[in-house]
Amino acid sequence: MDRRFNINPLITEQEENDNSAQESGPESPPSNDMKMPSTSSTKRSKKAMQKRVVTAPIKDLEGSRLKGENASPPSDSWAWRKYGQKPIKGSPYPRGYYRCSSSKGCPARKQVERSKVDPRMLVITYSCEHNHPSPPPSRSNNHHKNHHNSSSPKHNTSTKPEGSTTQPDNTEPEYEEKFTDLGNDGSLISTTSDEFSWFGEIETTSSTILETPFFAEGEADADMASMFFPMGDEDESLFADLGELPECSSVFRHQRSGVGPQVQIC
DNA sequence: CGTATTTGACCGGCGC
DNA sequence: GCGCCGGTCAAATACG
Repeated sequence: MDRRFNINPLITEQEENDNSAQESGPESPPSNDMKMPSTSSTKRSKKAMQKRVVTAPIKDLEGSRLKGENASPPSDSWAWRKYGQKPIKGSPYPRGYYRCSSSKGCPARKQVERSKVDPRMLVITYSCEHNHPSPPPSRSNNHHKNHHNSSSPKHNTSTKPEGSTTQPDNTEPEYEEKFTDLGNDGSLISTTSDEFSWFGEIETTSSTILETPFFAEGEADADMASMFFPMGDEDESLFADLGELPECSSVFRHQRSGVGPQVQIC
């Protein structure tokens, strides 16, 4: 059960390299540790920070801890620890702040919030890159996760890597491989891949997927596109921010229509 | 017992 | 200069 790249297929991955030029991606992390907060954190967060926005269809996995407003982000290969949650002005849903717990000094962070356009959609914003190459099975995360895997109700809520590899942020060959595979088969839905294993969970938990054309069978590509790229106010803003998504943007598309899952990673 | 999650408070940046 | 908003930390609580 490794969850490799858990980015949902229908994900809209975008990279926001605001000032990527100034800092070298992974170096931007200030991460002195995690103390000295506002000072460095705020600065970098607003200024130089590269972000990747990913939208994933999810339903609030009614984890035990979830209060109903919390949406459980699709687990990626990394271990994330929630360190905060805040209601966002334009959104009826709160935004969760996660920090990579796979590695001690990993500056990687991600924000998870529900799309106001589509409450079933989760908008995940990745910031910073991981310091470590791959999610090490160390740290407490794995410790816990390994045991329960997807059995733990409470932990399901958070993104846990059950021993996986691949980082959502980074360019891992595996991504391509995986997606490519899916594309070849054309059975994105049947994805037996680990990275999509969470789909099954969702399916079992909710019918979100079924509702999505994407999972339905992939007949309405255009439709799907609309769903995945609704371009709602929020999305628009997001994209607007991104401006003209450079080449760094990754977009997943349905392959049935011939487009095939496209993953562009920088 | 240890670790993760939750919630409130604090800090800094930005806009008006 | 003031107010608002977003982001992060820290303490407390819950769960495994």
